[in-house]
Amino acid sequence: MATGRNHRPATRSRGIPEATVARLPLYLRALTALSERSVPTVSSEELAAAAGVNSAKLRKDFSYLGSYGTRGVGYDVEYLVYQISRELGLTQDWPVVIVGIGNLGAALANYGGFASRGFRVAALIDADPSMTGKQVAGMGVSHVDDLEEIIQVNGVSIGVITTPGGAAQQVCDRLVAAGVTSILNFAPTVLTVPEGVDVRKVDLSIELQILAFHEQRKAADELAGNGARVPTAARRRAARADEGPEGDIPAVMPA
Amino acid sequence: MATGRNHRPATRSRGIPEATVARLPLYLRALTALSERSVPTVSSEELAAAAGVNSAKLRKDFSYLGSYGTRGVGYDVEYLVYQISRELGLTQDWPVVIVGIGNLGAALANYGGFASRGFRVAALIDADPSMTGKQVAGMGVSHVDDLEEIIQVNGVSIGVITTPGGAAQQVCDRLVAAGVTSILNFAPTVLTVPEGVDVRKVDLSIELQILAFHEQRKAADELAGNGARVPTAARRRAARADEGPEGDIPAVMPA
DNA sequence: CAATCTTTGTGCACGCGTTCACAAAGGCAT
DNA sequence: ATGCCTTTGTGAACGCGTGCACAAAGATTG
Ligand SMILES: NC(=O)c1ccc[n+]([C@@H]2O[C@H](COP(=O)([O-])OP(=O)(O)OC[C@H]3O[C@@H](n4cnc5c(N)ncnc54)[C@H](O)[C@@H]3O)[C@@H](O)[C@H]2O)c1
Ligand SMILES: NC(=O)c1ccc[n+]([C@@H]2O[C@H](COP(=O)([O-])OP(=O)(O)OC[C@H]3O[C@@H](n4cnc5c(N)ncnc54)[C@H](O)[C@@H]3O)[C@@H](O)[C@H]2O)c1
Repeated sequence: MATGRNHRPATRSRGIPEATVARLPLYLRALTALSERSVPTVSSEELAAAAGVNSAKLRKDFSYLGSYGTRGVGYDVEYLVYQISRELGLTQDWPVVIVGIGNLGAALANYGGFASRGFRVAALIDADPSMTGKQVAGMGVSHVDDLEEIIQVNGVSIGVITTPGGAAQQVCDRLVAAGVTSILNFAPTVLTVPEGVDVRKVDLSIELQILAFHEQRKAADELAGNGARVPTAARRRAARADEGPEGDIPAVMPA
Repeated sequence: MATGRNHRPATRSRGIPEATVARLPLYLRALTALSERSVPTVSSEELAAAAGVNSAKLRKDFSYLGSYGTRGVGYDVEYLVYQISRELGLTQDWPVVIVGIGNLGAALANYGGFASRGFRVAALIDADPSMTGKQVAGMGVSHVDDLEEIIQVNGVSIGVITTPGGAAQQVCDRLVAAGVTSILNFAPTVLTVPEGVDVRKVDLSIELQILAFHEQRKAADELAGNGARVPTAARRRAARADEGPEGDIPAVMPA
């Protein structure tokens, strides 16, 4: 997903399917909420509803971790929180660095959701000399010249890239050379990394374009006569479009 | 996706597989770069490399759009840019609203990548009265009381939610009631929406947890004796962990 | 015009992920 | 202790997505 799905060639890691791994954080979030309300046990049906998934899927997912449920009762919330946390590696502390402290990088630095799951921002790094030493989210910004040393000293294995697209590959190379083996990339760039390094990408622009595709299809459906299922603010916009995007004949031919 | 994948029950929209739709923006980005360099044609092999995918996959993806290539030559870049843009609905203008102008919402408002693909920020909306009227990214912040009117007047069909998790469902409900039919959700909340409304989610925390899982697995592999494939800054951290996470016997039993 | 070379478009097989449906397991009431 | 009721854990079937491999198509060269 972001989704980002472009990494390891689906090597089942210790038998846990990639799709399951991607859902574990979802379950963990729902379970944490239950735990805070002191709910002792939960059935697969309830938990699945809270996480927004099918209950059979949830049970199968948990079956990869082992048999942690009790038939007729459900799952012990606290125990499951612990098991999933352990499986995801959240029982240990993960120092991360953020490279590129602009709009997005600063927002991420201010984000509380980091620390709440064992991710600690070890450093904020930027190439702009005028940024060096500035305080962002209560932390001084380091210069990119010190990148390697910061990685080494803090034992950082996860890097977040929020530089402009043009600098992303270069920053990525330096991170990897310094020892980072997992990268979360927000820049609109396809990163090339050596084997053994994981990259996940988050691309807002892609998400919007996917939404636009479905939006257009819905608008076309409405025009085609299928009654609207939902009141739509954009209906007038769709009606205004004279040439539907459903045209069978391309409007332009290749040069 | 961020790969959010939790929406429509895989209803093939006009015969184009969901996985293909998710890749079209990737191709479009690569093609746009080629177009700016005035490259006239490109082979599936070259384009696939630029987009970071398998060339057979790319050709199959394009085959869903029609036969736009020329055997022995490749694809006409300009023509393909147009066809994919049309398919994704980017030939029209999509007004969007951002609700929740905090750290992240402000960063998104400042993001140039919006406008470059036909997405226009129609309004910034926040519940905090002290935000109302303030300038963010050269645009005045509107109060959430005016949400419905803004949606109606601008014909907005896409909404971006960057409020705290607790407010997300409520904001979502108002957006949908006002006519929004596509939502991009950054809050760590499972949104419930009526049929016909698309939701995609971007969750930084989930992405990091997935990376942590693989990171832990890599560390465990190294300890198990498989020689390190990549120099790793976190190696000393892994070595420091006395009790490996590979333990067969759970350390804690349910209460 | 014919031979050759390049590259597309796709048939096919395989594997992963999802979902149904149900037997087995365990709690609980009587 | 026995029977009932709830819920798990999983076998099996199915559908989607991926990638190989190749025939067909068209450009290009002589
Ligand atoms: N702002 C958003 O909402 C948003 C959304 C999605 C994606 N993105 C992407 O995220 C990235 C950052 O966006 P932004 O709006 O924060 O941009 P920005 O220009 O505000 O910030 C970029 C920062 O990176 C720093 N930088 C540049 N080159 C560097 C290098 N080689 N090493 C270290 N730091 C370097 C710059 O000094 C700057 O501070 C861009 O690639 C953008 O496309 C942004
Ligand atoms: N900051 C990040 O980098 C980041 C990363 C990932 C996810 N998130 C998520 O994005 C959301 C926003 O994060 P943030 O750091 O920008 O938080 P923030 O507190 O800085 O901003 C939230 C904004 O939403 C506004 N708001 C609250 N209730 C509202 C309502 N009912 N209607 C309209 N506006 C309302 C607040 O006034 C505030 O301005 C959170 O859910 C967070 O978990 C943030």
